[in-house]
Amino acid sequence: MTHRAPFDFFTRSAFGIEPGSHIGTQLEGLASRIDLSKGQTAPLDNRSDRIVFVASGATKLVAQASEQRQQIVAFHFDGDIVSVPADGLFANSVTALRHSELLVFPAREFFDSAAGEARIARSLLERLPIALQRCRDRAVALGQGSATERLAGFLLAMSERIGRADADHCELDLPMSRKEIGESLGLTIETVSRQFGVLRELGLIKTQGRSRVTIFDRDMLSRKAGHLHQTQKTSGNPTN
Amino acid sequence: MTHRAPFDFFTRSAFGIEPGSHIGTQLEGLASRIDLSKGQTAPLDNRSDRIVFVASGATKLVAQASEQRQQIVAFHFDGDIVSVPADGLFANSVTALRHSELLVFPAREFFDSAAGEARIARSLLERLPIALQRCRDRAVALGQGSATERLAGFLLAMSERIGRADADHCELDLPMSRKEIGESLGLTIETVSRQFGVLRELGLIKTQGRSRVTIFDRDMLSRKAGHLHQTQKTSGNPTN
DNA sequence: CGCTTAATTGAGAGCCTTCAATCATCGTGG
DNA sequence: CCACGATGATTGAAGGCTCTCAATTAAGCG
Repeated sequence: MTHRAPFDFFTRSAFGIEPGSHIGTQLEGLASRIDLSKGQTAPLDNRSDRIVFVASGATKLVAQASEQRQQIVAFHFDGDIVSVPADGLFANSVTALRHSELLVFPAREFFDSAAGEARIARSLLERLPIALQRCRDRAVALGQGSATERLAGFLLAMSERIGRADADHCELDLPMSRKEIGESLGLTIETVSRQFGVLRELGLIKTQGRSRVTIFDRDMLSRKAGHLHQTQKTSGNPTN
Repeated sequence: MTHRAPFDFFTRSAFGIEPGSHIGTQLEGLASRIDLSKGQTAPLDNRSDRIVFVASGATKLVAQASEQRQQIVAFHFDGDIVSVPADGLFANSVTALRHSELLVFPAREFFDSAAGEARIARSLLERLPIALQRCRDRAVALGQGSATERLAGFLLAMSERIGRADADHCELDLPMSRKEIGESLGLTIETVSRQFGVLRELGLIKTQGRSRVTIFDRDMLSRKAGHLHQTQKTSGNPTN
C-alpha cells in the first residue's frame, strides 16, 4: 500500500466519495496516518475526542479504570470507524491485534466537515446507531448472560464480522487471545477456556490451535447465547 | 402543553431550528406524537428502526431476550433522543417511568432528512457518540464492576442527569424502582437493596422513602464506583 | 387508618474467580 | 526438519460474591 492508499480506501469505502473531491481533501487535511504493529497502542491525545478509521488490520478499544482493571469495549476490523472519546470515567486506548493501518481525525473538526456533506453525514448517521446497538447487545450480554451465553454470543458476533461461512459450518480465525476475549466479556481466562470446553463438548464448535474455531451449529449456538429467535419474536405491532 | 408544543420543543431544543422552517415541517411530517402514562409501553413497530424524542417525562429502553429475562439498556429524560433499533438479538421497547410525551420518527427517513441539513446533522453527530459512550461506560461497569461499584456508578450518572446539586451534597429523585435499577445494572432487587445499605453505612448517601437519595460525598462515591480520577489519569500524550 | 405493593433483611446454594499446576502451541535455533 | 524454550491455554480445587428463596418491615395510596 502506498502512503496515500489508506486515505483513498477510507473515502471510497466509508463514504463512497471519490478522492480529490473538495470534501475529500478537506478530510484528508485533518487525518493523521498511523501504522501499528501487533500489540502497539495508538498514541492518541486523550484530551479530546477522536474518530479513528481502521484502514486495515484489527484493533481493540480498551477502557482502563485502574492499572489492573481494564475492559475491552469493542473490536474493530478493516473499514470500521471507531469513535474514541476523551478520557471520561475511564481512559480509552486503541491497540492493534495485528499489524494495522489507522487514520485518526479530531472528532469535532471531522464532524464539522462531515455535517456539511449530506452523503458523509448520512453514512455516519447510518453507522453510529449500529455501533450503539452493538454496544447495547454487549451490555445486555454482560448484564444478564452466563459465561457460556457470553462466549456463544461473542463467537456468533465474530463469525458475522470475520467468519468464512462454508455451507453449513463457519470457520473463524480469532485475532485475539483468550485473555482478550475474557477482557471483552468480563470473564477470566480460565472461565473462557472452560466455556470453550463446554461448547466443544456440546458439539457446537471445534477448536484447532489457538485461534481457529469452527462453528457447526449456528442456530443452536444462537440459542445457547440466549438470543431472540423467530418463534419468540414479538408479533408485529401495527401502530407507527 | 398544546398538541404541537412537543414538536416545537423538539426542533428548538434538540437542533436549535425554528418551527415552521422547511426542514422543520419536513421532520414534523415524519413524526408521530405519543402520550404515555406511567408504566405504558410505546407501540413501536419493531420491524424497522425508530428515533424517539422524549419531549417530557422519563423512559426506559428495555431489551428483552426471553419472557423472563429483560435488561434495561438506558434511561432517558426530557430532551433526550433515543435510537431504537428494530429487533435484532433482542426485542426493544420504550416504557414510561412516569407520564411522558414522545415524538417517534422512522429512523431511515429521519436520517435522510437530517443529513441534508448541516445544523441537524451536526447536532446528531454530537449526540450519538455521547450515547455510545454512555453505553460503553455501562458495559465496562457491567463487565468489571462489583455490585457496589455498579450502584455507585449508577447513582453518579443519575445525579449528573437529573440531580439537584446543592452546595456540597446532591439530591436525587429516582423515577425508577429498585427492580428497574437492578434490571439496568444486571443485579437482583435484593442485591441492589443491600448495596444501598452498604453506601448508606459508609456515609456516602442517605435515602428517604423509596425514591429520594442524597449524595453526601460525590468524590468518594466516584472512587467507590471505580472511576478514573485526576491523579491516575494518563498524563497527556502529545502526539496527534 | 388499613391494605397493597415495594423494599429490606437473612440463610443457603450456585457460578465464577482465584490460585496452582500441567499441557499445548508456536516461534526459534540448532 | 526437529528439538527446545517461552508463552498461552487448559484443567483442577477452594473460596467469595451474587442469586434464590423466604420472611419481615416500610412506604404510599385509597
